[in-house]
Amino acid sequence: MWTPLSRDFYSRDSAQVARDLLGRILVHESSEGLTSGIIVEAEAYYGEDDPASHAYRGMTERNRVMYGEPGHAYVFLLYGVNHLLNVVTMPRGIPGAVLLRALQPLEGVELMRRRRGVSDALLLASGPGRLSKAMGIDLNHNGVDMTKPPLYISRERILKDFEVVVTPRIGVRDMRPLRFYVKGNLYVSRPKGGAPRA
DNA sequence: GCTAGGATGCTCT
DNA sequence: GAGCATCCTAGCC
Repeated sequence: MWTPLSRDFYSRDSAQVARDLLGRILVHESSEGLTSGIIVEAEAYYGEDDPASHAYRGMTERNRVMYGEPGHAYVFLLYGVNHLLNVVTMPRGIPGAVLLRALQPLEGVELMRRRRGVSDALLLASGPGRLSKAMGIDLNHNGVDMTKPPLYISRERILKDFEVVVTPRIGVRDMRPLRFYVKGNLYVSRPKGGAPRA
């Protein structure tokens, strides 16, 4: 059993939170069963000074949870196919979020395999869409409070003494170094020392 | 092993 | 009506 991170943790700069989430555990206690995984990759997003952010053009119906209480989940659909899971960051009222990009599966691995339809553990959650599907996250989770069960990130850090690699974010035309991942971890979503892509 | 391209639906212009 | 914070399959080395 893990202890959820408090709201204060999320009420900080996105890049700090993203880096600080590495090595902690994302937990989802669903009706189907419990799944969890170690966070090995995350990206930081900001607001109106960040062209890659959904909040770049101000508040809309879709992105309004980014302006709300930190520590809540921001889930949205990409390409009509994939759900992406973010955690809202920054002090309340200032838009910001951290996109969870990859997990190393920990508990409920069989349930993840069933939800994903693949058996290779390296492919279960190595990518934001895959992660959401393996964890059973969908649009119903948009706006839920992640400082308590059933969906939360642990205060405990399971990975210790790892190196953090910083790169530009993936799939966006913005070269700022806002992507963070665990060096050498096989479950990171892209090669250069990470998991296979397909 | 690798790469290219299609799927698919909602938001904002 | 375009453009995505992506994933998977087929087809080719």
